[in-house]
Amino acid sequence: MILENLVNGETKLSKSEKLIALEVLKNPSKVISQSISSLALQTGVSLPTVNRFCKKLGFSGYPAFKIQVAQETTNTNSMLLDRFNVDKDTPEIVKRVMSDIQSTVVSVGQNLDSKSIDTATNILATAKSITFFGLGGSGPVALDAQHKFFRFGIPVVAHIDYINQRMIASMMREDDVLVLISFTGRTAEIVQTAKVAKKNNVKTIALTSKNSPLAKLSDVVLHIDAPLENNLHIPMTSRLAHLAIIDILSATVQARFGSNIDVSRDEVIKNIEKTRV
Amino acid sequence: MILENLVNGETKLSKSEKLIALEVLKNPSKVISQSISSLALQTGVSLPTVNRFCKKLGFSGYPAFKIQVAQETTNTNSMLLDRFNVDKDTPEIVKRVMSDIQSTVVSVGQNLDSKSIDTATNILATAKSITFFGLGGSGPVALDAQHKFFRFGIPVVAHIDYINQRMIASMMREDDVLVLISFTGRTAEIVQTAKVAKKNNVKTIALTSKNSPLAKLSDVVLHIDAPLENNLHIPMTSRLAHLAIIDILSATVQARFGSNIDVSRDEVIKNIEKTRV
DNA sequence: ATTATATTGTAAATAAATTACATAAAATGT
DNA sequence: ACATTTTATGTAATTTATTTACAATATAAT
Repeated sequence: MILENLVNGETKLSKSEKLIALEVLKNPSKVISQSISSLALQTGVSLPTVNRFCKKLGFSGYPAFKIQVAQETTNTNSMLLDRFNVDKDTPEIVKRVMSDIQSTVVSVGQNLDSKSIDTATNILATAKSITFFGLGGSGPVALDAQHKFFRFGIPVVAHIDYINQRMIASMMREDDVLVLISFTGRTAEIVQTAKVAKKNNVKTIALTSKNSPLAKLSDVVLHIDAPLENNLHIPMTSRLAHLAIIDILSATVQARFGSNIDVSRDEVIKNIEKTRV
Repeated sequence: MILENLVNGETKLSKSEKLIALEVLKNPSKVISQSISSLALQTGVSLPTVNRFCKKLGFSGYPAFKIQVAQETTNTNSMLLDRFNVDKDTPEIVKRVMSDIQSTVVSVGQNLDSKSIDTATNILATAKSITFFGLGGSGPVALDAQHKFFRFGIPVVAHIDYINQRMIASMMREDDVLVLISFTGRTAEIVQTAKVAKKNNVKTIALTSKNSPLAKLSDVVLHIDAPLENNLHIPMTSRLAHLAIIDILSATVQARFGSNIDVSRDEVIKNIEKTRV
């Protein structure tokens, strides 16, 4: 199941190889009628890179890869087949946005470093308290995270205001965990806050871009770089990528805790249910 | 359905061509990994004969023929995702979450009613002011929406607090637009607020589930139902679906405005840039 | 800053597919 | 039955596609 593999990032791929994977997932039905040179051209990588990509995935070469894709692209099954196939009269813009979202999600799967996820999960699962910081567009992400981590029974807060963030950061201790969310990782305020946290030996996890000032200040960095550049609206899709990471983290933390949080989670759910019409 | 065609003899074939057809039907799965010369040799006919055979059947050449055979020769071992295999292993969880997110996004693309999107876009593009309401998990979604619609130069606010929501709703007028976000559409507070808005003839757009009380009270409903039931963590993915819709709406509204918002948008971006490290 | 390692690309070689042309076989008309 | 046309098939040349070998570049580690 090669397409599944590519979506989940089971095989570790290099930068250009990820571009190829993205292109293949975008329209597998097109790839199967394309020559290796045509695909290379369209992807913007060299011809042998595509060939190596195929071999890395365990095929004898490009034609064999194509055959496999063809077999998985049979009209019947395959939610993967027409992933961009929206309604016929749906405007182009909607399609384009959907396509951008799609490739963002795929690229998150491709680029996420499972070691970092593992480390982050450990830190979060053993935390006395968890705090999420985000400014501007990352504010909603922080709040979403708060909402998701609520059920674990650990004190969780999100702050989206700079002044509050600095105050809180200066009061945090070694067994507190701070998650900093910033796409660029270069917003002056959040970097400043990270420095304060570092001084207090607070464990910090950053959802930001690689090699940014914020990344360098943080204990664990969860970054999502590569093919986002292709997208028309980076700020939108980057937020989505961060949300996906939050989703993943909350799932891994839940797994680490085992089933014993289910009780408190159900408790929360019941409380919410009460206010239903 | 080329194999069927060959079995039924729909296309009239010459002697050597019948030999080829026989060979293909004998073991199609072998053919798909064979070169044209190899197949010719095995069949006992010349190479161009095979090529002509493919063209007669309506293909551009041998490779195209092979692809078609491959698609009809899908391995029976179906691509069922063992999503019920609850493993504590991190990569497994990541894969599962990615899968869920992926299918959510796909289902949004498939279920979105383009007419509703169109109506919603018109309403939003001609609004004097836009307000987003969301409670609980939908709060971050509302804030995200505020952030995205900010650039259009129209007054935009998000409220995630019930008291504020009711106050604001009671003060809104006919040319104001209210966007209500709630997955279930059954949260008592948001339904109550929708009633207040309706009394004031406020135009309302709902991001909620079909046929819910909230949906019935709203002018336009953008719903995302279908295959979410399969997901392990509905609340997570539903939020993502709503965010995707927000993304789409902001893109369609931008398109409606044309390029004239780019100025104010750039203004905003410049202001943000100032605070970079 | 330097070395080692990995990644990617350029160009040559190999393999595959197609086309052009020639020959042979069958079909049709005289 | 023979000549002629039509159709089918094969050989060889051409074109196209794929792979391999090697060099350059970029990345990471020391």
